[in-house]
Amino acid sequence: MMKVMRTITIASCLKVGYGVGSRQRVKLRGTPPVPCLLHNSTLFPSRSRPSESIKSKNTQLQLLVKVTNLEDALHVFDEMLQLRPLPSVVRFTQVLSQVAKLKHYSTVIVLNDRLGLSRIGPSVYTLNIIINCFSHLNQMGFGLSVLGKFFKLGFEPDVTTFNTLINGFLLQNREAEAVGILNKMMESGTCKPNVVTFGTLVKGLCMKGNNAEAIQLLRKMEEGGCKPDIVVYSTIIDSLCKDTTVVDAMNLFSEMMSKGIDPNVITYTSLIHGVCKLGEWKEAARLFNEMVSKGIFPNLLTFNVLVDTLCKEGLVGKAKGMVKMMTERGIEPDVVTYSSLMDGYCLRGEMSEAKEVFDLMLSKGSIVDAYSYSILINGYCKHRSIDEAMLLFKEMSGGGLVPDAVTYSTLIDGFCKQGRIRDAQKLFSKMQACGLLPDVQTYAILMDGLCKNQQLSKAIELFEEMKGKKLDPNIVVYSILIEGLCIRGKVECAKDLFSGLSSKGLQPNVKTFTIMISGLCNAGLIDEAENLLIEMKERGCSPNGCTYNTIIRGLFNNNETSRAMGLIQQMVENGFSADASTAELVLELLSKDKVDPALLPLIE
DNA sequence: GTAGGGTTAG
Repeated sequence: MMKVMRTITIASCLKVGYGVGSRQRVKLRGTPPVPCLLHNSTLFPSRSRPSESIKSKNTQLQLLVKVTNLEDALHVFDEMLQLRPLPSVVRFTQVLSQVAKLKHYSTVIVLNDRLGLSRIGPSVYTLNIIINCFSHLNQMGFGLSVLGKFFKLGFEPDVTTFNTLINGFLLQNREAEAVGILNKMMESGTCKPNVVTFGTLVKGLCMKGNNAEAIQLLRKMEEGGCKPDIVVYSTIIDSLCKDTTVVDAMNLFSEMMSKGIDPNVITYTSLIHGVCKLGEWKEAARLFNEMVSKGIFPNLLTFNVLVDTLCKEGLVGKAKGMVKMMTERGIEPDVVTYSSLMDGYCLRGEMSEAKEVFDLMLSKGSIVDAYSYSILINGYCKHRSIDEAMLLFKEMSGGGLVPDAVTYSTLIDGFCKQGRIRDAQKLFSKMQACGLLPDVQTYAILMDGLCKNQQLSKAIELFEEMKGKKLDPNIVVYSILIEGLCIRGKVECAKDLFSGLSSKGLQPNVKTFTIMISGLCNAGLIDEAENLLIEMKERGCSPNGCTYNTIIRGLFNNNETSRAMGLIQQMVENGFSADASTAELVLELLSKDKVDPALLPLIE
């Protein structure tokens, strides 16, 4: 029923293919009940306030201060509802907007229902905000039903209404419906798409990794007479940077400036992030200086990018220096800054330092969130303190923070790596009992644990289960299965799965190739392993240190000493070196006079 | 007073 209603509603809103009479066909739906996440006492205050206080508040409300937290917003809302005469819908909409900006979407819906009870009629602005909230709550059906209210009140949905709906569909991966609205807008004479409409669609394409299509849309809007702005350009520049095609991003950046569009702090932050990820620190510094020389000053997010990249490079000391610098410039580190720092320590295994940062966050007030807990939990999992991690997990749940699929996946991986498969499986069930859907990565983690703990058949069961749930197994999942098959000695099955990858639209990556090469070596299929090494290069996938070490050990283990020595040479030429286990093997063979001592300098 | 762009975890 929704589908029929949707078609009629959007088309009729835009006066495409339907006459005015079609309005009568729109069925009205009430706003659905939304679970109230708040204490009733906050929403429905029982205490009455003295009129003097109300008067003073009324003066304050004329200037409506920007609320920065939910509690303040609700308080202001309650005060407003008690005023006589009631403030205008504009004032209430301001509060709804601020609550929406704090991402408390279901609260906005609840507050809007209360407005309805207070006989304050919504405006187009209010209704647009409500559609936006339903979009973010994954409730597009209800979002569309708001269109019915427009008709009932005699309002016309405007370009913002449609842009909001387009954004909602894109957020739910319903690209076709988003494009459908765009097409209807283009056909209509009443509500033409604007730069925001295109900007929204560009973002949708970028989110899907379709940078080429995003650029095509950029060109189309130019042709169609809608000038792209800084947001459209920055969206694509950022997406290119994330795709590590920073050169393309820089070209677009130049193009944008040549068209007279000035970059801002967001554009520069994306570019700096892009070059930092490639380890191009000099270029990052150049961009940083360039922006400052243009009078564009780095903000919290710019610094967070720098702090995070330094941490990921293992340079926590430098990251701390950066935090000092930002503080001196009057920019207070936030939960993201500290979380990055904490992760930096975790990556180095410096868990007590990580915990110190965590405690510092706690001491600064309530800025610890589920994300920061997950980072610390991951640190403990990776450093063999799964029990410590579980304590934190219980602590966060007890503190009202909701673990998500990432938190669960982290812990499941922690248990798997300890060989505690039963505990991992229990968590896998528990997360589903809590209403969380395991994603592709959760499945991959548990499948990997099962494969490495002699439970290949259970891993295959999970593989089937995820396909049944319409989760598309990615290359990581296939690599895990291929490895699992190899571990079980089923190298022929592994080969079949490997060769069938491209028909599934998947490209093996360096890990997949290395796994397959390892499997072939262990099965004594040395020629095939060497051929695969050649093939991967031909297919544009460069072997890394792990690939070389794997095949070299395989060759030695199959008594192909001279071929192994040749590959050691090649590995070193390519800038990689023997790892501990290869070196150990070479030394062992050396002691048995099975290899040439001339190899020694190469394995050091 | 409403819609599109940049930061942290598996």
